Amino acid sequence: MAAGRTQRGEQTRTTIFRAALDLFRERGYEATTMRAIAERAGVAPGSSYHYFPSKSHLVLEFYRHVHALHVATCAPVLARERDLTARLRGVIRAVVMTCEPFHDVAGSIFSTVADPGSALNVFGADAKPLRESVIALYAEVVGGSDTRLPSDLTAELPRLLWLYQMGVLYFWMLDTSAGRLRTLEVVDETCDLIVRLISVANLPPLRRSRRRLLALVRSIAEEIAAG
Amino acid sequence: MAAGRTQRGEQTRTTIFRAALDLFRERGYEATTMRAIAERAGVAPGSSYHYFPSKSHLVLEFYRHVHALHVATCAPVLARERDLTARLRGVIRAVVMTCEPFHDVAGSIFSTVADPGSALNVFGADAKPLRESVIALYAEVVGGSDTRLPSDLTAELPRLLWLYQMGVLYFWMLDTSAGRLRTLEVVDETCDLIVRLISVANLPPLRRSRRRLLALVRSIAEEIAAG
DNA sequence: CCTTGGACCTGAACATGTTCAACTTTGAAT
DNA sequence: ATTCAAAGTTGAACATGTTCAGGTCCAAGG
Repeated sequence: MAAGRTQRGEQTRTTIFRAALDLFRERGYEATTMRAIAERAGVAPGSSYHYFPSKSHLVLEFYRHVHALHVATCAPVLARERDLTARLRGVIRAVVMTCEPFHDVAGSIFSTVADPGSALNVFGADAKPLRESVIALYAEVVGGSDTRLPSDLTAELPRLLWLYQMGVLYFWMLDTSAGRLRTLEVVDETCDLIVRLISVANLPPLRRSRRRLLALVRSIAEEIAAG
Repeated sequence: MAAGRTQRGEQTRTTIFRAALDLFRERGYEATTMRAIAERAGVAPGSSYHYFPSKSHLVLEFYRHVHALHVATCAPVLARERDLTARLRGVIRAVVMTCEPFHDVAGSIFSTVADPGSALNVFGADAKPLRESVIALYAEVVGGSDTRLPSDLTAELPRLLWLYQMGVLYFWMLDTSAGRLRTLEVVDETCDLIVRLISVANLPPLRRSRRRLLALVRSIAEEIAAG
């Protein structure tokens, strides 16, 4: 799918991606034309397509880039904290901070990634490696905490937290408050609520519901993985 | 924004919209070109733009159309049922049923409506009348039930259920299971869970969290309404 | 009947994402 | 050194959403 088997090719690929990254940041996604990317990279307009199937695939690369930053940012928190709320809050805050420089571009990126018709849909095949990687991060959040969880939660919670992260990022994208304080407020409030819900979900009035819901989540996840 | 001040203009507007509706249904959104719409409507390619600012604004009209169908479909259920779970499930099932004929188109529509950069974003100004209308439907779901709710829930629950509807529709859109059974399964499970959560949220371990969360939801909603 | 102003309509032109047939470069096998 | 196939590169061409300067239609006022 992606070329770049020669050193020269790899070089060109990188050059094109960096040009795209710069321009996305300078002007936003829509305002960046493929011709402009090509020009800045010093190649012909058609060259991008040898390395990236479409303009939006450049976005996937961008997302990979951001995810790597996110993982790096999380490391200290995950090494230090054992409390589940603190770990979760740390990781979610980190993703918001990491994305902050790209706030203006984020809209276009999200719309590409949310579009069910797009090849890059978050639930789709192209995004799978990255998705698994993010879910693994949340497995680490859960696994490294001192909270003991029932096995069905251990299995499915990371996936649900990944979903939660998507929700937070969507809110953050639309957030126009000064210093994006609204988002931080929402993060603090919801992280707390989630952990509280996890405990309550073990009590009689909810335990049955929890089991049923997680079984459903599991079977859906398996279906996606299979198809 | 929308012309159509003459009878003749109104006629043309309708013709164009119906042509678009047909073509969207036949070929999907992306595959429908503005030229094809114009051709089927028997007008020039530029004519659409006299009535609809863009191709995606045709989608807003489409969404209005679907919402009207949805409201009509809900009426019997809301007249009959008093149980909150039954009312909620009825309305959510209705929206899924109403949208079913447009399943193939739904993806493009959703991506337009979810795009924060789009003028048509669900949280944005252009979509406000429709949004309020949907929220009002959920106020009816809650208000007409025999369940007594704390005042903060009465105020904010409709908005949250609107959000829930969006989530269900997103799932439905990606659902490729036979007869869309997966979606119905998810709907039944989550409607039940929501109502259960509402009761549990009144008990000591969660009451405080509920109040804080709803206060946050409220202040955010006010901010959106103001800006 | 003529004039006038605004709504309505047209279709050529533009910008942009994408394709592709043809061309060049590269590096290893002969 | 020569060959050759694969990788890399090019830029003209295409389809499509959108714009806009110019034209047509029609009802009301003179």
